[in-house]
Amino acid sequence: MSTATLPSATLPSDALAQRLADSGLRSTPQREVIYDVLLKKRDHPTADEVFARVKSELPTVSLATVYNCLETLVSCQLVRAVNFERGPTRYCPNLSPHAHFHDEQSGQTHDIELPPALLKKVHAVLPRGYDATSVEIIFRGKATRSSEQRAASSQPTRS
Amino acid sequence: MSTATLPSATLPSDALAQRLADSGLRSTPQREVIYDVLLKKRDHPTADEVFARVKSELPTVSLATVYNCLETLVSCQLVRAVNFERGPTRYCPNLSPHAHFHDEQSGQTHDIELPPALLKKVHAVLPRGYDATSVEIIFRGKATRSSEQRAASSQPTRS
DNA sequence: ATCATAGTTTGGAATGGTTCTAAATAGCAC
DNA sequence: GTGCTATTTAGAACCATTCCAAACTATGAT
Repeated sequence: MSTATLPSATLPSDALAQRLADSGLRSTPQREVIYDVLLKKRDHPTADEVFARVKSELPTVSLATVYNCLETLVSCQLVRAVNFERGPTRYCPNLSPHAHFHDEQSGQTHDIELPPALLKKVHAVLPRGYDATSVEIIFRGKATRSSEQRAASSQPTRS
Repeated sequence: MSTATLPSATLPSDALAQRLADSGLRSTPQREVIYDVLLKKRDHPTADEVFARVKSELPTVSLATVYNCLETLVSCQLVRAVNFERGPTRYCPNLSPHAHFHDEQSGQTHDIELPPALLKKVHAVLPRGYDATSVEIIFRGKATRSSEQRAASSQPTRS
């Protein structure tokens, strides 16, 4: 029903409901809110951070549910899980091929767009016999101008 | 002193003693055995696996020591720590720039040599303001011919 | 050699992120 | 509505890792 056959991949909730349905899963308030939270602030939050953000909307949500839902979203291909070193897993709703830059000063994570051509070259280093389904590229270092400054251009002193 | 000014970077124990000394650290039996264990079987073992291998030589070693020593080796730049997803950290004495291929069938990890030219291209995707000190490239997929077959039929493991 | 001192190792306790479990709840098909 | 299955929940369990305080070891000064 509703928007019918439109390829409405841009409407968060619909996209979610769609993808869930495709996997034979239900759309639930928890899943929707968690996905919205990821879309709203794309700062690669941890499960704990998502938990905190979701609680204001869904006060009785449990941490287990947050883990469950995030895992569900990952398995539906709506969200990517990223791991840095030993730190907690972070979640990111950016689906286009991208690398991650981990700023060691601020702890922040930035998406770095990856041109298809480069991706292809990267894959090309694999010898025969290696069949990769995915690549993860993680930079570590410092961002001399953080993405906030970049975006807002007038940030007061970072802690 | 002793072997004097020879750049004997190829002799495991000496290289170790040297690097440790450079950092003002002592060469200990535990550190030597642990480093040897990493050099002997380059299958990216976890701390637990290293622990098991070291025990046969140094039966009273403790797991904490294994963690300590591995961390020491990493900080001396003799060993690289690699993380896959949420799994335990794995250790690798291959210092040349390389990516990792994580075989999801066997759970094995293979080193993939990275040509400097590619590395440069990868770094080049970083916008101004991003200053990376390291890149980690991790492939995931299946290796149709395992590294054993590969190694048995060609290259010995040592660089 | 002897002692002091700093570097190391050790076992066990503690931590932190994540997963598991069993029971409660909610949504859909009939 | 009734029954069935998916989902959520709270809390326990888990596992890799780190922390801690005590025992040990090497080295340098005497």
